Amino acid sequence: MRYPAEQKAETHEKIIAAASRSFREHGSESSGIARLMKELGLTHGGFYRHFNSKDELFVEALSLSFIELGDKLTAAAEAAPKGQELRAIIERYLSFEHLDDPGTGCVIAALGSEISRQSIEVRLRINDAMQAYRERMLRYLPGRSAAEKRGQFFVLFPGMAGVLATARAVVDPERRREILAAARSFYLNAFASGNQG
Amino acid sequence: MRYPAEQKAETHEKIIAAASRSFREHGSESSGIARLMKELGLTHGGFYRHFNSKDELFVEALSLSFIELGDKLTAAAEAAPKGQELRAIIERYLSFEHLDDPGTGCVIAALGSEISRQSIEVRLRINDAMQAYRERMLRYLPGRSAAEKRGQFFVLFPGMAGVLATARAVVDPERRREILAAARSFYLNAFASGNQG
DNA sequence: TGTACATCAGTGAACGCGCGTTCACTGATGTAC
DNA sequence: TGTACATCAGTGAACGCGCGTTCACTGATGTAC
Repeated sequence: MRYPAEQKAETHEKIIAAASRSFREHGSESSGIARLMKELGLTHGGFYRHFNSKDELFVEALSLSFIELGDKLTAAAEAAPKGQELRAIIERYLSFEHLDDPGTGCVIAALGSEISRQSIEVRLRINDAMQAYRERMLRYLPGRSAAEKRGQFFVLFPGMAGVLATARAVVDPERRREILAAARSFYLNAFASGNQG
Repeated sequence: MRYPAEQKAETHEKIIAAASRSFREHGSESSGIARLMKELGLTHGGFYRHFNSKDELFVEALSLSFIELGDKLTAAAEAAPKGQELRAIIERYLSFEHLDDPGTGCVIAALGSEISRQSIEVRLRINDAMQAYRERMLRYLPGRSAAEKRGQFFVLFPGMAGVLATARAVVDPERRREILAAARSFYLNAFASGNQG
């Protein structure tokens, strides 16, 4: 049947949002199309009215994830006292909430190794989203030139992602805390030490 | 038929070695048992004479991977001039060879996010292998106490793994190089700066 | 030393399952007149 | 305003495929006598 005018766009966004969360939480290989559609009260057949393939959904879902993480970290930075922006970003990223909730957190921490196994076409599009995310973060990083700030980014953000991925692989809660605490203290000191209010 | 006496142990080790490489290169979900066995010239049915389940192979394969990485990094450290051990480890880890060959490299960089989605039982056993690997590396890390060295480990090694995973997600070769170079210079300076021969 | 038998690593067909994708169909709404 | 028709988001059965796992079978070697 024919559906109300704006419904298609809404469904499209809902699929992306559900996939964005599910891919990060369970991995893209464990997030089947039928399961995703069922979550939204739909059947799997309709999926292809919205996307040409699962790969396309993967790209769009990850792009959304990068935008949302950028939004969150930007919000944390803007809510911080002046000069404390990067400190706020690091504390937000290396928080227990982020550790315990991969579904709403950083894509690299949650899916880093899966991305590298995608086709070049898929990776190129994800690289665009990564780049946009990176450019939003650059203004909060120390450094005199854009290249210098980018160098800082390439240490801080992949580093924090690796910390989160490692801590999530660990079962013992005390060790998880130890890992997070060690990283928080190191990165704050290395990147935001001039700014301890 | 009955096979020569030591053959079973040999086959067992061959399966683990093939899985260890394939899991890191293609992910465990894309490394089917039939495919692994076929690589060794065997059929899939025999797999269960060696392992109770694919999970068990996963644990054994990752355990081997950690041992082999520990061997490599230890070898690099021991081949370095005195006082340059950690520098050699960092340079070996953040090398282009490691970047371009996930199949023989670090498990966390190649499978980090997949580990966190395993059952607690599987993760506990992998945690043992991670711990053994960590303990081998501790002696090369700065710090006055074991706890301090562990803190250093939890920054340096997950950090380098995140760098590798990120660089592998990137297509543009120049950007990949830039990421690796930024990380190499940072980590050498932060962890091995007292030791520049 | 020779013979009968047990062992068991490896074979290959079969199982049920979930996957991504296709496709003929439905039917309420939008559009044309 | 009323009627006839086109549209197309969503349905649900079906496709071929690879997955992990099971199991009856094979047959050269090891073991017992």
